[in-house]
Amino acid sequence: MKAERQTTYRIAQKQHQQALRQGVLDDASNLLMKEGPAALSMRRIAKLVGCSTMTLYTLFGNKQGVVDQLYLRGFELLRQALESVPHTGAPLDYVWALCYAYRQFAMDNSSYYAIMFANPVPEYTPPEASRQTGEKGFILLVQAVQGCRVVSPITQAESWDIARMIWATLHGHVSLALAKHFDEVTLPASLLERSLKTIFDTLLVDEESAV
Amino acid sequence: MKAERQTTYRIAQKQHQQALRQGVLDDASNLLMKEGPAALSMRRIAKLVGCSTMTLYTLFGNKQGVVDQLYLRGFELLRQALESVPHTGAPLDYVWALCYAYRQFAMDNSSYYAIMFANPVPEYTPPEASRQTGEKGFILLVQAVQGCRVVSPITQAESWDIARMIWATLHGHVSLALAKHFDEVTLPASLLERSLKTIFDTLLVDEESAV
DNA sequence: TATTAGCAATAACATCGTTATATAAAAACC
DNA sequence: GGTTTTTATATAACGATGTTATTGCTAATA
Repeated sequence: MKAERQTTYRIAQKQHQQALRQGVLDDASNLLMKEGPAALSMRRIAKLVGCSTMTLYTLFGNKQGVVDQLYLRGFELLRQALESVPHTGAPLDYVWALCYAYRQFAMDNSSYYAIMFANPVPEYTPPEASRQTGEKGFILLVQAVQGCRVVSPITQAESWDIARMIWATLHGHVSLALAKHFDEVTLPASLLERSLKTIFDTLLVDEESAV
Repeated sequence: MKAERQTTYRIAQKQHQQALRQGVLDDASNLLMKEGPAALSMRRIAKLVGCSTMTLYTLFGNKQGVVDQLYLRGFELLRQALESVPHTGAPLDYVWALCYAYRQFAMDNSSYYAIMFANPVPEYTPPEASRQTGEKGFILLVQAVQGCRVVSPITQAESWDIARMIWATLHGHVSLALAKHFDEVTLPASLLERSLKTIFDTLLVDEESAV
């Protein structure tokens, strides 16, 4: 092993590699969106990119590394979707809008959602670090929850718990709908709304006991 | 093609085949429980059974056929778990007990649960018929829901909807816990209880508006 | 008894993730 | 500038996967 000095060339090379990685991930993302998680094979990706499979291994280590990037990208897309929700109007309406955005993201990007929460790629199980990174996007929901009650404010831990309950409700409905365990397409939406409403009415109404 | 008469031999042969199928499925079930869905390969199953892979194809058609039987068996096990819940005491306590049994089943049989609701075997997607057969087990929950309100009874459709909401809540928490998106083991239990309680208090209390 | 139908074992095919080998290219060094 | 060393990529191979074609054997039927 050499000392591998930080020459300008090495830096440029690193940047070039980063660009390569992004390009590869763009192609892999297209493959994922168009043909689903089962189509994600190293050979398919390499053929799509126009390189050898060996390149993928030097860039990402193994298939785990490739899918892990897609996993993180999925959570990043979700975070962006939630972040683009305008929080005008009442705080509770903002929570509603976040929930709708979550459901919309899951429906529009079901393959990404599968990688994030189902386990469609046998070779991949998300590492602890990636899971924690992905969950960072939920701070938006936690903050939105916390903003709902100003008269009887919620503790940090409690708002996390409420956000988790909302998340579980969202995921439950969305996941069962994607697995086609809910017959129609429009039906789970109304069910989801009713389920969320029970949570909101019980836990997010301000000045309930306190005045 | 011959007319294939229903001789006693043929009948015995069919029964023998059924016994064989059950034995194969028992072995496959053990493999699933011990090593997870990724270990479910035709060669592994055949080696475990002590037969050739070709036998599996004559018995089940293809891997889809094998996993489909495990899928149905999973729902059957869940149904049995729910059916073994004693419904003594208040109707609402029975609903609570069903929910606990559901959660317990999912935790104890996570590999089965994955096959039923995640998509861990790329070669298998549940057919419509199997999905409908599996969902039959939820009649227990629907009936339990319907039994909760006698003063202000619920319509059949409404009790189905409420059961679906409970189911989605259960699945949301259980699924996120299995995917390790909920940090601790005991935490999601209390969260699940709170989520369920909001639903029960809102939708399952009798004589709420009517007296 | 002779024939025929069906089942199962073996081997093969295509594909998968991964790796060893070899070749080309570029950086490092003198 | 020439030489060496390191790096990167392509090719081919290995083991394992689902599936199928081929072959041989067993048993019911005529």
